[in-house]
Amino acid sequence: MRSQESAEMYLETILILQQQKGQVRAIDIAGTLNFSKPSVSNAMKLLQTQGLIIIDDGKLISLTPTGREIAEEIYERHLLLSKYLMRLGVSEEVASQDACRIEHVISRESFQKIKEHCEKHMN
Amino acid sequence: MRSQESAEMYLETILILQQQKGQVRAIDIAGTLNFSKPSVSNAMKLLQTQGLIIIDDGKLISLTPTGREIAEEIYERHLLLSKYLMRLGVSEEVASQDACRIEHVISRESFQKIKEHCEKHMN
DNA sequence: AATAATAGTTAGTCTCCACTAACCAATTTC
DNA sequence: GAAATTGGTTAGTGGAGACTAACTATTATT
Repeated sequence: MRSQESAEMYLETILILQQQKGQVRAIDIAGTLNFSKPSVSNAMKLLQTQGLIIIDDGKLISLTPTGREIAEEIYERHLLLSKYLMRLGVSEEVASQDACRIEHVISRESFQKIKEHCEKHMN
Repeated sequence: MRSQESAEMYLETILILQQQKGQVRAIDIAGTLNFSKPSVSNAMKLLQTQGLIIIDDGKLISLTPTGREIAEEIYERHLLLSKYLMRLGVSEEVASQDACRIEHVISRESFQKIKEHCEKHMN
């Protein structure tokens, strides 16, 4: 039951917004990702039925434990990958962009090895 | 006119098959990528109209200069990324798999920096 | 209270890119 | 030379995942 790339992106965005603003609604996600309201609305419906988020009566969105787990894994990848690229001399903007794409497709094994490499050589 | 990920994969596969067997036909591509014949047939039609491949009378497929350029860029990424991951301790299979995915989404800038890093530290 | 603005949903569309079923054409094989 | 195999194409389908247009519901403004 591997979660899709787009689901991962939504979950990660929810996590970041939650940290930044305390609460999250669909419109914030749309703004952040530059998606239309209906796109987000549909995605949220799906994530809810998958048990990855909860939408309360006031339409505030929060992560379930499972959803949070996925979001945090992806976010950790994002942070480490972009930091790694930046240390190689990649500009912040491009590093972040690339991290955004790579974080969804890299295997656990490869990420783990890159992480270990960073811990050994980049502190 | 950025070429799609799937186009890149086809072009790369054609390049590899060309090197391995000298000639390439649609059925070989289908076998390599585990796609159905019609999928490949459609893709080839498209690549041809985009001027990236040529299909001769005997249905042999070859890359145009533009197509070859793209194929080689992607293949270079594949080789370097998988080599890099393997040197970090990732298994050959996973490294190749991950390279396959990352090669299509990484920016030129980031790839260049990784390449420089490898040249400096991994020989 | 009437109106405007904000947030969300519904319904329908579009593109990408794979698929199956069925057919065609050219070789091989018996 | 009939039949089978091999390779390719045509036509139609399906899922992901974005979009617009138009609607609803709630809150703020005057």
